[in-house]
Amino acid sequence: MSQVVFAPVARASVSDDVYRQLRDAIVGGTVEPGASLAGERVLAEQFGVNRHAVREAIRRLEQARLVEVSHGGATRVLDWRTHAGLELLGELGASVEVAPAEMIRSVVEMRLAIGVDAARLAARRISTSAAGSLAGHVEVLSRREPAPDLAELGIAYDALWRMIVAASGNIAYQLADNSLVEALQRVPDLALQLSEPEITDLAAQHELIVAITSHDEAMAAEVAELLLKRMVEAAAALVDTRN
Amino acid sequence: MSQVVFAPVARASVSDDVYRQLRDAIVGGTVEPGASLAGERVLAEQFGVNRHAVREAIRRLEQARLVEVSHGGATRVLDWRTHAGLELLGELGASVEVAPAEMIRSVVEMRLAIGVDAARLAARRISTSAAGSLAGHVEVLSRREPAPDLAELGIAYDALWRMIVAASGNIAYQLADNSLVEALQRVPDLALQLSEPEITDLAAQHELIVAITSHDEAMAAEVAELLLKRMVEAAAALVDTRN
DNA sequence: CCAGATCACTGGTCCAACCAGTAGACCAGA
DNA sequence: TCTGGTCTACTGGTTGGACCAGTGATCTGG
Repeated sequence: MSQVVFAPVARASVSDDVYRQLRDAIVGGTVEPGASLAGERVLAEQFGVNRHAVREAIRRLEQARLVEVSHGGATRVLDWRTHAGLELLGELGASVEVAPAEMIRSVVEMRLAIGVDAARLAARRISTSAAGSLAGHVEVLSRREPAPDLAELGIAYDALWRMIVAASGNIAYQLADNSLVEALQRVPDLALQLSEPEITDLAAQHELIVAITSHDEAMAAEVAELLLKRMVEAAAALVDTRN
Repeated sequence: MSQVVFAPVARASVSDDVYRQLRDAIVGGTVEPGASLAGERVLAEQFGVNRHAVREAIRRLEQARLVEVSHGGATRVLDWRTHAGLELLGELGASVEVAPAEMIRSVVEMRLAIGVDAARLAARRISTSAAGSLAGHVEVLSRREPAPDLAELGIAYDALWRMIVAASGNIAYQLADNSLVEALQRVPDLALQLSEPEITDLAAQHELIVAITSHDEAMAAEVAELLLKRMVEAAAALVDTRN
């Protein structure tokens, strides 16, 4: 009993629900890009909620670049493929349209591309203080008794990459990494399974840290690629088996 | 007179204004991550607006992962460096904290990393129909009389990359590209200036298209890197001169 | 045929009230 | 002493209804 993990009770507000339904309709293609959304008053009636709740939902859609609102005119649906930001990735899982396996592959491919360059840049730009805290990272983990389980290792591994990306001095990488990590966390089981090889390879992680702290750009990039490539291949295999 | 380009009149709504002020305070570090925002009623009074306007602004902040709202509890400020998505990049310019030059460098570095891989993937995965429309791209441009000006070339160049990224079959790249392009468009002059070398190099663009349509992954990646690297170097030089 | 007023729509803002969840203070009973 | 309940003063969530402010189609007079 004490081992059972309870999930937080999902408590969606009315405007959350409205947001999700509209988002799914847009991302799922039920409403075409360029089409006009019904008026707020009409939507409010259809959803059976107050107009204010609809407005809050539409504000979120606007922020996510899924719709374009114009005072006096209609609210038009945008083409999310050419307008939405990377954050939408995490929300894509709910509404189909893109197969889960392909979404995972996209994420890990991008993780590879960014990770390799971030590792190289980190090796080039890391400050001595940041290098110090990075150096202490794997040490702690590898000396732990009893040996940490996979979930714990996964968390530590994420933290490692967060440090590397932060050390790269590239704010775009950092923000993109946030979106990617979050997208992967939407499918925790699959993500953990696919990433097991790299998560448990503490030796490679150690090598990576050494390369970065010793400002060896080429080595950092090489080890990073070696590490991240595995998940890309695993995801590619996953896509193939499902086709 | 007919040459003068007028900018659209900025027409910020009340909740837009509230959003911007709160966002700038958070991104600018005026309010610390983990701190609580004042209550909606208090904020409404401080801003001199209705509570609904504040709520709509907070919804957008929540969507952008800048705050975390909990019913009954306080609205807490998140650390945008570890929570916000790539879309924030475009909004970062307004509030300082990150130097413009470094932001540009971040963007073009990421553009390079993603572009090279997207080109390679496009060469691997492009469909014959997509290859056809891609092939017709530069042709049109290089035969134009009179020669198109820089702005036009820039638009065509963006379109080219959009096609390539779409052809890569990687939805994450596509969404990330949206955010990057938008971020660059916030500083149109600087972006156009820095990207002039690659925009005007129609020969390289042609090579890239040929490589992709003929499924030559290595060549596609090579030409893409050659093309995109220039802007990274220009941006790096810009950062240096400003330090 | 066309400029210009009209008007029915759209979203934007406000007020005021009440519902719902939280968290700390407080007060039993074990 | 500690546990659990209850009370209470907050927090955000939701509602209704009114009115302001742009937009765009339509109608109208020249």
